[in-house]
Amino acid sequence: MPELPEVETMVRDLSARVVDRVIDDVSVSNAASVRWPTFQEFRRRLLGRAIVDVWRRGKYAVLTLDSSDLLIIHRGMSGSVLLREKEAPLEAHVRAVFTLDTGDEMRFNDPRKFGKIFLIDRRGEEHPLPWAHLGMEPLDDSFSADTLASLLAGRKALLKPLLLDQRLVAGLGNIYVDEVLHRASLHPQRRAHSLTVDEVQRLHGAIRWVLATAVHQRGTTFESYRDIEGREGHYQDVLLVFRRTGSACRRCGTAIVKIVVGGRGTHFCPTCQRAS
DNA sequence: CGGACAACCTGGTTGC
DNA sequence: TGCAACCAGGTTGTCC
Repeated sequence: MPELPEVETMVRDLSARVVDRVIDDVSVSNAASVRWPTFQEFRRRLLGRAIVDVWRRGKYAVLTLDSSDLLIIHRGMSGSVLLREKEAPLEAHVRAVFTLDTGDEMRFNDPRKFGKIFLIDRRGEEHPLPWAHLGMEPLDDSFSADTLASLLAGRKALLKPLLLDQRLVAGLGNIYVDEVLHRASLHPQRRAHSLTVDEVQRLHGAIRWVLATAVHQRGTTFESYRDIEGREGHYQDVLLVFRRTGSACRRCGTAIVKIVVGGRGTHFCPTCQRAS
């Protein structure tokens, strides 16, 4: 569920609510959600710590503490972070709870248990930081059409799986890759190295536009995604292809088609996005 | 390197 | 209605 826009929305919302708050208590009901360190150690190092910053790297949300530690959350496929009053009824799949000095609880709700939480010293000396192998931030100024071109150069892989590879560009997932490719009028199974200069430029522009717009719309909500206060995003209202199989392309009217590419459901317009 | 596929989990939807 | 099969916004590892 959570791709860059959903994580960015979460980070911005959390930032306004939890910075300067102190963690009074920690409980974990699914031990496997905490990947590092052991629960005892995890709890000990969190208790009494203040949150001084909240930021994002790729699809990881990071809470900087007033110790030397970072609390790092990856929501996996179905995870969300909710900020609720302690008294509010617990949601069905809460795997970890961080109680703050305001009486609010930061709840990690994760039905499929694909999410991961880490507590790692900020230099990554005891355990590698999970973004050690992540690629560029697509919304950073340093992500130019030229740098994208150099990432694609010589790569024989299919365009879509390559864009999903977090080692090249960090933050794109299945929804936004499909949306980006439609906006750029590129077929998901084009070979990355076959793109012309003009096509790379279009791809670059589409990545920036789609992600920035989706951030502005506070992400995409299907069944379960909610922000930290349980509200929906709005980008689902303007999707061009994702989960629109059989519906008319908003540009040319052709029925949107769904195929499997790299093991992922892939939606595209066979007229606007030609294979060759 | 690249691609197919399974695995990790649970819940909702689809189809018979 | 009941139930099995299939699908899902992610990541990682194996095998060829």
